[in-house]
Amino acid sequence: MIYIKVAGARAIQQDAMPMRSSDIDRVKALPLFSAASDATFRDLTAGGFLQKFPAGTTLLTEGDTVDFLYVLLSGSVELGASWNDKETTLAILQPVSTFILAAVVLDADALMSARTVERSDILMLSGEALRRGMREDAQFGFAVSRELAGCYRGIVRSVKNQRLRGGMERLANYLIQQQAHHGGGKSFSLPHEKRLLASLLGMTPENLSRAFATMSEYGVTVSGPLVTIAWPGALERLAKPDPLIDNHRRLGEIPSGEAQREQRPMAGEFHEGGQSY
Amino acid sequence: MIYIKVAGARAIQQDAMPMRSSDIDRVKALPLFSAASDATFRDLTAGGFLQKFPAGTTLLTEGDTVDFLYVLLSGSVELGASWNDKETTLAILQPVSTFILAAVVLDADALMSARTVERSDILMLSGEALRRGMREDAQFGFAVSRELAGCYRGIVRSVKNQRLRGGMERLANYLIQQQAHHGGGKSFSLPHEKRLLASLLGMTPENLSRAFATMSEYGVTVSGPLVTIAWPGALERLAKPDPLIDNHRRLGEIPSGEAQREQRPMAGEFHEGGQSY
DNA sequence: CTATACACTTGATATTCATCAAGTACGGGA
DNA sequence: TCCCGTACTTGATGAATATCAAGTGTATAG
Repeated sequence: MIYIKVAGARAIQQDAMPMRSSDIDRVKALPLFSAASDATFRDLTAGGFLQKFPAGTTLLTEGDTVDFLYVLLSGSVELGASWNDKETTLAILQPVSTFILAAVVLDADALMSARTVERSDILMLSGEALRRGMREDAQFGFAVSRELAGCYRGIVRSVKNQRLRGGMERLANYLIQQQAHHGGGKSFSLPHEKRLLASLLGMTPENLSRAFATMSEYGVTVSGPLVTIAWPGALERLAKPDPLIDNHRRLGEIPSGEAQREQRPMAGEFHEGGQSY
Repeated sequence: MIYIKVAGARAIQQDAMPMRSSDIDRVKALPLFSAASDATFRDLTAGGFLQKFPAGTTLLTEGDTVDFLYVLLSGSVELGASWNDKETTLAILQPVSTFILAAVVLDADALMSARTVERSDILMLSGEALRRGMREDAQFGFAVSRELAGCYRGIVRSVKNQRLRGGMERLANYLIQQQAHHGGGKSFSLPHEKRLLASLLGMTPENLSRAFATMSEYGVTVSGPLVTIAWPGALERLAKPDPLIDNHRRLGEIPSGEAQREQRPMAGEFHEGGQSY
């Protein structure tokens, strides 16, 4: 894995791509943007540009000032943090997701680092334009509030998961969530390398490995990235999933946008995508 | 300590007090409400009522549907969560703070329980009116977004504190934060009982007690609620405080509202209050 | 004043988790 | 094809934390 540090937004913009109309349509379809007026949306996308990044690119380091809202269109992005030579992963984003919205809204420094896990297409929208749009377009501002509220609730779930559960329980719930995410079948493939998963679950790679080994007592077998759950009941008794911590949604039921993932399901169509964790 | 479960909003409203004009002024002065138009603010406060609660009252249990935005005007409130017979404290609020804003914005169930720690005056504002105000008043909606962004960043700091630091380090940083909060002198008084503090710091009361005992090696002496820091340098070397985790502000520098606590200091006056943790 | 409740402390022990140190398996590049 | 880097595993050990079981002290109710 090669790690590339992006020097800054100026440097990025040099080889930025113009937004294709299909990309614009995907963004416009996001709950965050669908309520925006045409004028607001034009203003937002006018200063925006699309950029492709290879795997392992650091987009943003914690403490950096944030000038853009990022929208992940394809690939995946890790949000992490570090202190005193320790590191941890706070979230792994899947398309279509926005990130560092809170820092943009407050025009504040980033509290998390962002790094591509795979080759990714990322849309960058002017933070200044976003704040202007919020002040001028109440419908858009409302959508931003809902997105932020969804992000907040997502991380509250994460704190509860971390503080109330042990490592085995976190892994068990993660597996149940992934199983649902992949359609509910007995077998599925882990979406990330195990050391990244370990960091996301707040444990060391060694302990994740041992936890997987112990999982055989609950009917879980692992072969490379392939996980098979033979006795769902046993795993569920271990995991004790709780709708106030875990936000399970089956494939096809996964709306994009944090607000939509948090809100009670409504009538109307959903979009593909969804955030891991 | 006697625990009282409030049956529901209907029951509360029976012995609710009308809002005094001094209370209205305090609320209007909050960053969350100061940008609202007079019409929006009137609509918000029209359906609002003030209520006094004794210590130990459960205002809200996780999973409850949320009909009101709560504003703590005096006293203090614990936000907590539980799973599988374990409990943890996610925050302890001081006046003037709002809480469960995210659930209100999304019209979703509460993910946290709320309980008064001391006798508290709490203002309850209609969630429906709040959402209406956001959709109609872009300036107010912007203020809500900023408040939510501040809440989000606050809990991101909390996750980093929890996952990257050990118990001693968390306590050391808490003491440094409290010292700053109390004006920077050598001695100050802990604002909560130690078992509540332990829960906030994510440890058992026994381990907090031991951690305090070990702190004597770093020049910290504890006598009841009174803490004295003899060698600030030694404690600081242990704590390694980081502006990307800890949000220290001296007394008199503490603005109210999550957005203001997160944003870089601006020109202009601040208000009293502030949130623990 | 005494009794009781409860917060807090302290010690012994168990469990969980991290660290250090191998070793194995797999894949890309020469 | 072999080589080498890296992810992953497994074991041994140690540190951090939780649990259980006393104690002490203090404040309040009777």
